[in-house]
Amino acid sequence: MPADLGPEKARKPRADAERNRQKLLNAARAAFTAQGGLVSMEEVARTAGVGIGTLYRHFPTRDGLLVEVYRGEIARLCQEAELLAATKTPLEALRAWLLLFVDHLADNIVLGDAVKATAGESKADATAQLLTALDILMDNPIAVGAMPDPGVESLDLLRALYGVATASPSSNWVGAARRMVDILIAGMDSRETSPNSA
Amino acid sequence: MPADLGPEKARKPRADAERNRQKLLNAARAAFTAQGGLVSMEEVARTAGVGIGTLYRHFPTRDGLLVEVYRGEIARLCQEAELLAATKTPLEALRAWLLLFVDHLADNIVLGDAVKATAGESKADATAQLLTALDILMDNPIAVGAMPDPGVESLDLLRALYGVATASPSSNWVGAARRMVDILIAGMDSRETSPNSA
DNA sequence: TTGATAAACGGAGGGTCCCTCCATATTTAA
DNA sequence: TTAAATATGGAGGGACCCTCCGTTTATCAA
Repeated sequence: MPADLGPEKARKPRADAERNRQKLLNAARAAFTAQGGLVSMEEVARTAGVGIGTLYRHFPTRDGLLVEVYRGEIARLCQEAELLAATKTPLEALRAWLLLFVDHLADNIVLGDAVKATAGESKADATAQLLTALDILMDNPIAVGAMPDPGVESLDLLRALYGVATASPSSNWVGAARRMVDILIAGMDSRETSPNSA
Repeated sequence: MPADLGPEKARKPRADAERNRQKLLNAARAAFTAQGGLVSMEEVARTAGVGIGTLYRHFPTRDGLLVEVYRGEIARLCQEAELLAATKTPLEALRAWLLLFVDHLADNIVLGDAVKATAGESKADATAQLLTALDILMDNPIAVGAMPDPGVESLDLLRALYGVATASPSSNWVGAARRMVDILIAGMDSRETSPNSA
């Protein structure tokens, strides 16, 4: 009697279901990162090689599918944060990760745009995960005295970079975003008290 | 054959056409600022009290209408920039205008989101206008030596603020955006050379 | 191996929205 | 007042969203 919540006579989940779910996720990731929120569900289903009905059973809402793809990307970023926190000095880790975040945006602009338009709770979960990872990176330099408390929420740093990244895909925004990382770090590092923080 | 460009026998534009155009713009502004890009064209036409065909003659594409509303808002911001440049010291004018920009975002989040998803050339025009106004505000403090050249494009400042503003409508982002203005100003004001600007 | 049955599949179809087209109505100019 | 130019509005073709349900397939018990 292995389980207390025991689905006493639970069947094993069907293999084809899980297979199709993966095919759908892969097709969706490709489509969303390439075209953003514009892709039709029909096209995702066709690319995945399943019927539209199958798509909707696995992901009842369009946003659900979008967020699921998004969560995968976030998980990757969180792992990278842990790695950096373990291998670099606090301030360097923060800066390195912000630069990584810029690179990540470069691969996922349209996906991010599409996700931003959704309002699901799973999205909030994923974002919270990201925030937790970043908080560690920000708290460390403050704790060891490498940086004063800047008075902004950590997530706002990401939002600032996100804004730089998304506003104009045509120009060389990656360079601008990298310089912005340094401006932010320098601005946070500055000990001058500014009027708004009063 | 009097004129090459000559509208020798041009009729006076019809009064009802201009009237309907205004009604459409007003209805569109109200709808877009309230609901963003989700509004249906049918609803805009209905609110304006005209037929759907009339809407499409005046604004052949959905984006055209969106951008037209956007241009009105931009024009207002540009006027404010001129006023500030004329009445404040350079660095103060820059800071004050950035704070104004944050307020502007507070009133137009969804509109901005919708506009960002478009790619028209009129949108580029309007954005260029805004950029010109901001460039003056940024060049002034540099010219008088109140601030070193920060090495970022002026528009990137707006993008950074935009990112902070749009990412999470529920929390108190206005405060965060205002603090971000000071971080940016402090960061640009810092004379330390950072690795990425090399 | 072979049924029985729970679970998954796929696509037809109802509803909404986008935009075009053109017969009708209104405005301007003679 | 009348003719020509211009504007109006809504029916309708096409795309897409999502639901529903008859058919197919995988699992499990005998």
